[in-house]
Parts: sequence; C-alpha cells; structure tokens
Amino acid sequence: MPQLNGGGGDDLGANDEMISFKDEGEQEEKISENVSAERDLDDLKSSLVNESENNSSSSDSEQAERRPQPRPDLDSYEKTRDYFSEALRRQQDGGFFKSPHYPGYPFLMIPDLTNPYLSNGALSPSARTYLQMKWPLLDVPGAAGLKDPRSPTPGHLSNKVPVVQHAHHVHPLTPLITYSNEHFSPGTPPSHLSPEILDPKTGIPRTPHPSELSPYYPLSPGAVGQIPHPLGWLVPQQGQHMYSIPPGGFLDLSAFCHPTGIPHPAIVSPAIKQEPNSHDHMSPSMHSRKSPGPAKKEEDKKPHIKKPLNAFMLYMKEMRAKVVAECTLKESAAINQILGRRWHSLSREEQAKYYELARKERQLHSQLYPGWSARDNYGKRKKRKRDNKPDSTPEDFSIRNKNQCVQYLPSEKMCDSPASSHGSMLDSPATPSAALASPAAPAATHSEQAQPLSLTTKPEGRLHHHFLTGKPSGSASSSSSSSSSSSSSSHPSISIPIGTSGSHSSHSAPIFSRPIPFSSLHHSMLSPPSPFHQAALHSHHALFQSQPLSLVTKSSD
DNA sequence: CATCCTTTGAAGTAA
DNA sequence: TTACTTCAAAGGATG
Repeated sequence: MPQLNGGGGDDLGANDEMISFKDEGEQEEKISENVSAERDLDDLKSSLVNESENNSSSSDSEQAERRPQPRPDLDSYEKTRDYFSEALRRQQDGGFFKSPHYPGYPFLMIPDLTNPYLSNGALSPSARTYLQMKWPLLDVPGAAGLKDPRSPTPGHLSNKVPVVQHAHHVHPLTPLITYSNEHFSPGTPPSHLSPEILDPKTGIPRTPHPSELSPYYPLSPGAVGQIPHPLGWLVPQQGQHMYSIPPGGFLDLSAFCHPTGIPHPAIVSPAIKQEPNSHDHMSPSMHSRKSPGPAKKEEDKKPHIKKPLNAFMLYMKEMRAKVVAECTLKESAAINQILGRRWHSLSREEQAKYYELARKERQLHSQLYPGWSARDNYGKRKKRKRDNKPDSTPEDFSIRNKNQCVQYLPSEKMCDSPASSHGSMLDSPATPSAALASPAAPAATHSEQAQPLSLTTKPEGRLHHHFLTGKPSGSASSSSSSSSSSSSSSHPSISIPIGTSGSHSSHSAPIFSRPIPFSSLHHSMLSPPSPFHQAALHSHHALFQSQPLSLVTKSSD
C-alpha cells in the first residue's frame, strides 16, 4: 500500500485537513496552518453569522461561543493523531483493542438491516448495523488513516443495544463495505460471518488484513452482539454512535476521548435521528418497532432504490461531521460549500480513494439491482423548480436562486489563491488569473451577489471532469460562456479557458477549470484512480490549498 | 409538511 | 456527441 507517510506522513495528512480553508496568508501557511485554518473558519462562520445576523441579530452569543474556543480539535489534531497511532501500535503489538486507524471505516454492515439504497418511507435507508472491520479500500494508512484522528469519543455507549442503528449518520464508506462487489454474491446467505478472524493466540478477533478479508460479511443481527468487537465504537458521525459493546466490553474510552478532554462537538448532540422505519427486514427487536404499514405494499412493489453515492457524496458523508464540528455552521448548504472546497483541495490520492469507493459502490449497486436505472428515480423527488426556464436569460439566473441571497461562504478572501503555492493538487488552484478572469462574475448586482459563491465553484462545475473519472461530466467545452447558465446552479458558467494547456481535450482529459499548473495533466489520469496512481502521484502530494475556487472571483474588472 | 439551498459526480434525456 | 437535467446526502431555512 502506498505508504504515504514515510515517517512524516502523518503530518501531511494533517496538513491536508488543515489547509483546506486557507485563504490568506498562504505564505505563512507553513507557519500557522492551524491559525490560518481557524481564521478561515472563523471568517466563514462570521460571514455566515452575519448573514443571519442581518436577519436577526442574535448571533452574538454564537460568536461568543465560538471565539473562546478556537477549534481545539485542530489544535490537538496532531496530538490526537499521535495518540491514535500509538494506540494502534499498541494494539498491534497485541493490545486488546485492535482498533483500526480509521475510526470510521472499520465496520461491517449488516446487510439485513441495511440496504443503503433502499429508502423509502418504510425502508430506512440508513439504518445500519456495523461491525468493525478493516476498511478494505482504505488501507492506506497515510492520509486516509489520519483522516479523522479526532475521532470523537463515544459519548454515550450503550450496551443494551448491541446494534445501534443510526439513521443519517452512517459512515459514508460503509456502504461500500457492505456491498463490496468483489465478494458480493447475491445469493450468498448471510449466515457465515467470519470476518472475525480470531487471533490464534489471544482468541481475540483481530482485524484481518484487507487481503484476507472479504469486504462483505453478512452478519445476522443476532450474531452481531456476539462478536466481540475489538473496538466497539465507531466514529459517530455527527454525534451518533453505533457500537456494539461486548458484554464485557473493555472499552477504554479514555483511549478514544479527545485528548484535549474537550468533547468532540459532534458528540454533543445526542439526538439521534432515527429513521423511523428502518428496515423491512430487521432484527426481531427492531421489528417490533415497526409496524407493518400500508407503506409496505408499495415497498414491496417498488422500493425506492437510491442512487449509489458518488465520490463526492461519500466524501461529504464522511467529512460533514467534521466540518460541522469545526464550524458552528448548521446549514447544510453552507457545509456543503465548505465540503466542496475541501474536496477540491484534497490530494489526488485522497480523491482517488473516494472515486474508487464510489466506483465500487456503483458496481455493487449494479449487482444488487441489476435492473435498476437512475431513471427509476426520476421524478420521485419533487422536481426542483430551479430549472431555469429555458427562456430565462442569463441574467435570470440571479433570480432563481434565490431567495436567499445568502452567501453562505465568505469569499475566501479571494482567490488570490495562494498562488497555488504548490500547485500540486488536482485542482490545482486556479491561478489567480483564472479566477480573475472569470467572466462569470457578473457584475454583481445586488441580486447577483446572491451567489457570489456560486460563482465560485460552479464555474467549473460542469467544466471539469475530474481527472480521475475522466468522464466528461458535461460540457466542458464550450468555453465560453455559455450563455445560459447552464447548470442548474445558476451561475453563469464561467468559461475560463484554462490556462495552461488546457487543452487536453484529447483524452477527456480532465479539464480543470482551473489551470493546471503542473504536470498534473500528465498524470491526468487517463484512467480512473487506482492505488497505483496514487503512488505515482505521490510525489505531488501537496498540501492542499485553498481553493480558489472560488470565490468570487472578482469580477473581472 | 414540502421544498429549497448547496456541493460534486453519475447517469439520464433531449437535441 | 453535446448540452442539460435529475438525483444522491444533509439539515436549517423558508413558504
């Protein structure tokens, strides 16, 4: 596996995270990434707050609360990481807990309870049961592993419930685990669970090496509780916990507590949103919860099978909690913007992971639901009215969007992008010029400002394909302006001719909306990401930088 | 209560 | 083939 961190890898991983929001002072980035990040977040928050303040000036309190505690999590990021590393090491040495590095990945999902793709009123899409296991795909200790070092502490564990299902906050990657295509065989009876490879010596389940592990381990609900879980905890997303603590569970909570002692913000909210219905086929105990309703009929008929999550969605699920924790933001729209930026700032390796996961999910999905087509879901969701009316002129775009002219994210101080100091990333940050160039910036009239941000990101939106996917997502071509804002999103598309070479049309090359400074092109993946790629890319690992994506771009002159 | 908002990516439809 | 739309998650905001 790609050893991303040769020794200092950890740091890189951490940096990645921290830098994401860097906006100004990239020069000092090295010096104070934390600070920078914090500041960024603060700005972000402030801006958001301001928004709300405008509406109602009540956020003082909010600000107040934020200030005092400048993201301890970040501060302790390193520590935490180390902490975990050490813990891991200990475990590997024979420690009782074999907790994986990734708090989130190591779980097995019990298929019975969970079809992530089934959702529908009656079927809770998300209720899932997990068992801990090693994440097959992410066995890249490097960046990935450190992804969430701050793993939240299980706020409240319950041994009463061997299987804690949680609704929305499922680990994003779990679905993959569940449906791992490679080993998935539709007909396989879920009876043998054998993920638990007992350590011959200790008798304690050890986490099998990915290679020896089938990602798909159907477990019967009953069995779940019996399997001694090494860890028994999971990184709750957004405050949820799903664990199954063995009766005798020696859960050394302290080990998973936030080193700082400061509870992970996410943990604060105990309110677990449980999907009311969750499963059609669930464990007996759960069954009692749900009374077969009328809905059932429909389900039987045609359960709503959700689309498999794409890479970004997977990423979102994973990171959302973190972002939420870091910021006081609550609005998903805002969070998503942040996530979008972070996404862009991810290194190739990291993105590749998600693409890979997404790919597998799709495969799995197709295996599970051979006949399913995305089309099936069309129209199920109320159609957004956002569609621009065809006739709407480009300027209209401002209209549609909204009502809320909320600028969710503050412009990251522009895109002065750090000049991409390192340009390494996939998206290499746009060169300032590019940003500037963006024509998009419609002269912002007030209304248009409504989405300043949007400009930001979206511009590329359809413009770029991901280097990894290589698949054209849309129109990259038209460079120009397209007039209409095409995308749904409302912003005029920016057509920034990509600088450098952009050209690569040839092999569907990824067209970065942003100039691609370096060779990225050259690895521009002709093919989907693979670990190998990652290795190749390794050299480029860079700190992610902020993304210029954004924001706003000032209007060009 | 339903939909919007917002993000990226995949897949669908229409031309 | 291109261009555009829809949906996937999420949860506060809005009508």
